[in-house]
Amino acid sequence: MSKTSRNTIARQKILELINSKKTAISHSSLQEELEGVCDRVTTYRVLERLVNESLIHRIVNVNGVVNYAPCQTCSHKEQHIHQHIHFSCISCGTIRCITDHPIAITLPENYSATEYQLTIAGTCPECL
Amino acid sequence: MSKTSRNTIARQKILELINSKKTAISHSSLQEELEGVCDRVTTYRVLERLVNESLIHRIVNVNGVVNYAPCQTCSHKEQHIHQHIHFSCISCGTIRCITDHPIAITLPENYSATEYQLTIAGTCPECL
DNA sequence: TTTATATTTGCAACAGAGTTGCGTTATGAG
DNA sequence: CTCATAACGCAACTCTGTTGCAAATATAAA
Repeated sequence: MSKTSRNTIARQKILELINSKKTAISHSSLQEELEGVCDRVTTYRVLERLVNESLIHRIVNVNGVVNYAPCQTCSHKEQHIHQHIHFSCISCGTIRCITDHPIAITLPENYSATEYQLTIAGTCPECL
Repeated sequence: MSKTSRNTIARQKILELINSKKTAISHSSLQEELEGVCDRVTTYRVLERLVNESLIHRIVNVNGVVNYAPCQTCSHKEQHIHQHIHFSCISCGTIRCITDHPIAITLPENYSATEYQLTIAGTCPECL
């Protein structure tokens, strides 16, 4: 039996903020926008919880910076594997999920995949 | 005109070490194996140089940790885009380039790609 | 509504990765 | 061999993320 997740103010605001964005957001940007709602450590812990509950997902950018985006297309019950592309614009800095585009990736024999990080950097349509 | 790159002892040893590995290696592991050859800052700077010269490439793991691997299949002259999968084994910790396997990724209209980070975590054949 | 308890929080301190400035060393072109 | 400058070592710093612990609080049960 897993422990119950409590609906605290910090949790509400953080989830609200992430869901209100069209693009992914980093911990530090999030912290700025929270403006004293909670400590930065709390933000880290809330983000961890939300990821575990499959309400948001982590995106590791090409430079290694972690960003967070809401889960839209994925089922929140089962495996929860994010097999879609993340596009990181080097001009405007935004990171966007490309969920409506097909990708075909197959691994060689006897490789078993549990997590995908498919990030592509370049220039987005707005900046081209 | 670009400035000339000098063939220093640190550079030699670092490139040698990376080329001798079948799997990617992190800065810290590299530093351990160098055993006093050079300062850790120098290692960072040499790695940056080698990446710019397209002799090695950076792999960002699913957890955000940066690793380095030799460039094999890519031409060292032109664009130097690494459009291949990196597999990170959650059991033995090794990171390997899957260069001999086809992948099909297309972006939507008006997206221009300059850098790929396609990392998949899971269990490798040796650990399965 | 009140109480009990386990979750969550804030704070302080820490750990690891990576960067910068600067004075010194040493590579390699002439 | 000489010399300009690339590369180095060291110290100090920034940024991201983590941990331990006591205090606060959300939620389920009384």
